[in-house]
Amino acid sequence: MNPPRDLKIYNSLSGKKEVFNPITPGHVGMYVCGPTVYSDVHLGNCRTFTSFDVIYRYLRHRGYKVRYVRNITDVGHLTDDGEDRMSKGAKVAQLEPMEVAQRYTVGFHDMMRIFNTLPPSIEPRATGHIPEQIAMVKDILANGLAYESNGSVYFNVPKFAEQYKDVYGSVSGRILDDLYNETRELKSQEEKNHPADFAIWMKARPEDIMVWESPWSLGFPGWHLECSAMSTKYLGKSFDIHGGGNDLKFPHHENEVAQNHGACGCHPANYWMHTNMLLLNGKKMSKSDGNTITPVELFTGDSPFVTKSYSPMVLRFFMLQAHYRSTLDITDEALQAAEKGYRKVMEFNKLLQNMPATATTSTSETDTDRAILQAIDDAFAGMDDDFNTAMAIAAIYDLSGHINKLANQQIDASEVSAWVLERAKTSINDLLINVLGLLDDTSSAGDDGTLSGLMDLILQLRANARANKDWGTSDQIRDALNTAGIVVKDGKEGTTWSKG
RNA sequence: GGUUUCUUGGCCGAGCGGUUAGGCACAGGUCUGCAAAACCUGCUACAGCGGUUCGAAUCCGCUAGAAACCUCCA
Repeated sequence: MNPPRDLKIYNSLSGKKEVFNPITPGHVGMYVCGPTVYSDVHLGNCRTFTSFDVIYRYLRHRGYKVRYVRNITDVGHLTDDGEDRMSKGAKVAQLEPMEVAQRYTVGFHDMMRIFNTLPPSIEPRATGHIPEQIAMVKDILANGLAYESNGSVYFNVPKFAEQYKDVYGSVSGRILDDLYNETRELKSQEEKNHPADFAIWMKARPEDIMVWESPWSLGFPGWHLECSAMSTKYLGKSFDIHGGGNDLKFPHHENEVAQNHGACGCHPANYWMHTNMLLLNGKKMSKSDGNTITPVELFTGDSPFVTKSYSPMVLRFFMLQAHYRSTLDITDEALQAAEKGYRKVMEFNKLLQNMPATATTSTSETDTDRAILQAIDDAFAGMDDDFNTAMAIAAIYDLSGHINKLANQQIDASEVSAWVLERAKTSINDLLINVLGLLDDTSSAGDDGTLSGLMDLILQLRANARANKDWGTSDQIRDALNTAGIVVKDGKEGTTWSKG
């Protein structure tokens, strides 16, 4: 087995990589901020949730029992004009708010499945946890860290910062003095004592339609409260990992921490993980200025930003070639490179898995054995180092060279010991399929055998033609298959084929 | 305006003080009936200018670009 090695995680709280130690040995509680279901899933969401999917999968690979909670936000986010985001969508489409939420929740789940992400252990909805949120507002009020103003309740940031030194700002690195000096004109400040204060309960206006009864007013919970309430409910007051996109650091996560402290006096999560943005043309995607591309547009190729279509697994591979904490720029050229790399890796794995055991049963290691074992170890060392999937993939390429040489008989079978080959098979399959979550969409996977049966026949006919040096027929078959999207590869051991 | 981060070869992208990451593209070669695939070889970069150090892509400072956040955002 792999040598015992610490798992290191970059913690936004310290700004450093730290050795991961869960609160309860063997168990991990992880909360990730989920999507707001008021429109179709954004590609950036897909990157974030793919990143956390790999993190979730790798924690499980390391033997942890993980409770992965990812919420669905279906209420509580304000739009620029102060309207509730869900109700705004509802009015535009002439639908019930919950109908809007339902539609986009289903769409979100479909997309997550397309990207082969595992479902979380619990997926709580904000609207399903209004009592919990009201209870939390009560706790914060009881602790004197919030105040009621005209039916709304605001979190008292300056008082909190005074009471809990060095807490406010610990997630985002923001300094409260800077917030005091905020020059920007903020809206609806009249009810707040201080610009940095934020609503934890909002009194409804007549036009709001998603409203609940509370001790303070008929209204709805504040923007950040749901995550505090739901993480506490399902993972406890203090848990291991809290994740989300980089753009949620401030104010969302900062306020979340403040609320948890304010309610129970304890710190919510030990490790805060933030994924970086997906860029298009070097900039964050934005619907308003047209700098955006949807997952579906990538799958169909129907976008001015790409010259062709890209499969979901190519997208997933593309994302995993970069580290989750780095920005990743989508360009057509980069996607094409990723597509070729992805196919190469998938072909390599297929070759590896189908490789017969070598006859070399000696326990001594050859140079090639050592190189293979080193590559496997490098791959997992990368994963242990803050989930460095780019490093893991690079190590897989290293390994593929040795295996391909073996398959081509460019090195002798005696160079690779049977046990080493066996370990390569299980390790790489585990890494590729279970940890990185890459499915092989280039093969006949899912085919009922019809295609492979046909291909066996066609390639047999072609082999006959070639035996007779009938190159015309041979090439005709090859070209026709190529047109149909099937690549024929003549190797020493016979002919193989693949889609794509 | 404030806060933070980033700038790596034709392109994408690792790197966290001392070993040419890796992929794509390109060029040459091996193999092949010819291709493709695979394999081998070549392309050896770290925005600029200083500083610290025996040694810096990596640490510090300045300059120039860029991005994110400060407002719903993954």
